[in-house]
Amino acid sequence: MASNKQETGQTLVILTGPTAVGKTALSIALAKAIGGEIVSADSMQVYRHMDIGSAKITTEEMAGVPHHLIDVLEPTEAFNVVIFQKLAKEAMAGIYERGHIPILVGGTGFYIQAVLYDIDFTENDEDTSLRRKLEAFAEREGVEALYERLKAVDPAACESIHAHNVKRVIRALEFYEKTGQPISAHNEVQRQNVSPYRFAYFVLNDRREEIYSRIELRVEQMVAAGLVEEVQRLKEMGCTKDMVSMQGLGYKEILRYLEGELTLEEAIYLIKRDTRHFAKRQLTWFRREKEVIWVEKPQVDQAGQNALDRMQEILHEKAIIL
RNA sequence: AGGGGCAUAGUUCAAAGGUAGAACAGUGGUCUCCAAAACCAUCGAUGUGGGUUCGAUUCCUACUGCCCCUG
Repeated sequence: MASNKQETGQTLVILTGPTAVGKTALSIALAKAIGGEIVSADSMQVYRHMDIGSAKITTEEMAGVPHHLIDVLEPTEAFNVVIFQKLAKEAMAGIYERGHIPILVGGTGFYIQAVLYDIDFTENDEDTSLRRKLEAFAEREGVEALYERLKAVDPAACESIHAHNVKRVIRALEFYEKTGQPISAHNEVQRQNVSPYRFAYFVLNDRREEIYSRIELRVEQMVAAGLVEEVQRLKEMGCTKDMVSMQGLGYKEILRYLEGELTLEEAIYLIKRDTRHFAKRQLTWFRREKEVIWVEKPQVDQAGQNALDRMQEILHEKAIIL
């Protein structure tokens, strides 16, 4: 709470919330109201040629508001938090130079956290060969054996990582091998980070059933708008299921449909289901974030005050806008 | 209308004369380089009324509902 009031630091506005809650529309209104530029915090909208499935904002919808980190990578390229953090910081530097306020808009809480608290990822290089080796080990010897290795070097990490969560066990092991330090100690330090920004972290929310029905509707609309054709084109471009871009909701399922593994009906069911699960996980993440300001759509409507007014009031209080 | 069948969790299915399992959904959670990913936990059911029995959700029976066949 205290860090919210700090007078130093650059300004940063964050607008997030579960998928399909209506972030995009609100972000444009907010940007116009406060003279902001939008930095997308979305792991799929960075990719070119992935418009329908990622619910990417169109040029018309942008209504002249500058957007960053949209359409900057090819679907064949990898993307992750570290790249995101780097690109976001670069984009923000430019926005400050122009005297504008950056508005981080998107649903990937982890990415937002990386920028907001300036998490340190620098200990690692780009070399993933060790990860490959550990994956092979897990394949060969089993996940329990892999977990035993972590127990030996970083028992503290084992307390928070379940043995079945192979990805994270591997990452912890990789961190230890590369730095000689347990990742649990590193994370403990990073957790203490105070944000260098003077910020407001808005989470737009709605009634759960409302979010879910909007998700179902949106999936139907995506299919009607040509999602299958979009994925078909990506497939022809050489995209395969192991690529980061093809792990996106809507993409992995339609890819399976095109491979003949699923009927279209099954694929659509899975997209809806997995998107609901995703929205739920997003909400769990935001609940855990400490300095979040919830903007509840039903409450805002009841009070007869729209979300935009409420947000601007708070931005004044925090001296982010004058 | 007559004949037959089925009624078990939100859904699809198990099981059993001694108090019901699973998958999926739902809900809660973890997360500091694959995060639209990966992982963990958890709520929840024998249609209604009689009868047989020490004991029924299981057997018998009536009702109700659904399905199939005949007309």
